[in-house]
Amino acid sequence: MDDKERSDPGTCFTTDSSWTLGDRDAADESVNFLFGGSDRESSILSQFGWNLHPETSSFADHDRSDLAGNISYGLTESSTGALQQAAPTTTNLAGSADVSTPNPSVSSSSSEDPTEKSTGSGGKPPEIPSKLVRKKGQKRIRQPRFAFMTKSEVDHLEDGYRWRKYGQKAVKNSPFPRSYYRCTNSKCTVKKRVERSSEDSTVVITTYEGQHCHHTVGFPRGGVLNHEAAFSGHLSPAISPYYYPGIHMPQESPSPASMTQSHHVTQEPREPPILPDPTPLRMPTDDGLLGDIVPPGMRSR
DNA sequence: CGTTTTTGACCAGCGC
DNA sequence: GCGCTGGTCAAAAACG
Repeated sequence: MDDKERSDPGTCFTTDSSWTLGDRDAADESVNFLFGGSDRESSILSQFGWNLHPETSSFADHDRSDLAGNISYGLTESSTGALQQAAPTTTNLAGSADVSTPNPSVSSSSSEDPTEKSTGSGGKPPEIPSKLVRKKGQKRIRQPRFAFMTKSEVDHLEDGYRWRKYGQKAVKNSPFPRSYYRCTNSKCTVKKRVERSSEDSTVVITTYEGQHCHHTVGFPRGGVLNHEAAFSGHLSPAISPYYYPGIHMPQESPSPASMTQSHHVTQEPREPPILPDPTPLRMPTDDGLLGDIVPPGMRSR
């Protein structure tokens, strides 16, 4: 539908040690690929709020010269459905415009387009159905997207935000359906899609679109987390309360035990999110780095 | 009873 | 123009 995303993340697949991107015309509208794996790229991802564990993440050193667009791919490994997110950083992509939203979505205020969000408005405006609004006239404008792949047995990875599922669709060339989620915050227009890789069913592809305009809400359904406090305390506000050493600690290889201890998302935090410096990865501080890979549209102005 | 999920229908964009 | 596909809506069901 819309802008025909040939950039569908589902076309990205992986093998044990390498990633290959499917035929993808990244030149179109807003799809970019950002490979992780190298310190440099990990840093980039970190700026998006995600940690990339160097040992559990594998990326092809694919033709990076082709990188362009708005989707970045990362691979993390999680058996519990919790996403590893980097600590909030004042140098996140959103910069001053997004000081309060260290979030998994692309922190891009430049391409943030409130007007587009007629569809995304969580509370459906009774008078004018959003889809009718965009029906004729303007083309739907896609917000920058950030996708990554996670080895996980659960589809919907916990990321600290609350999501409401609003659709599910079978996708072509994939035995797995794609689920569509919207941030439950009525003012937040962030959406995300979750699907399993058709190539590797253990890999969950999560695509975020948009930018949160709020802090994390803690953990849904009984979850705690005074994220404000956590945030101010420089704990990862959007990180799962579960800490996965195998994922988070570069010096520690993911033990089979740690990778299989849990196969479902438990909403109840069992222990306080005592996190080490959630940014074991070097945090980039220069715009030059971003400017190198991340297009201006993905960054704050 | 409020919130979330499910699911069929609808719509838009694209290729042929 | 038609069919295909992806994305969204919205009513009903399920859940807590």
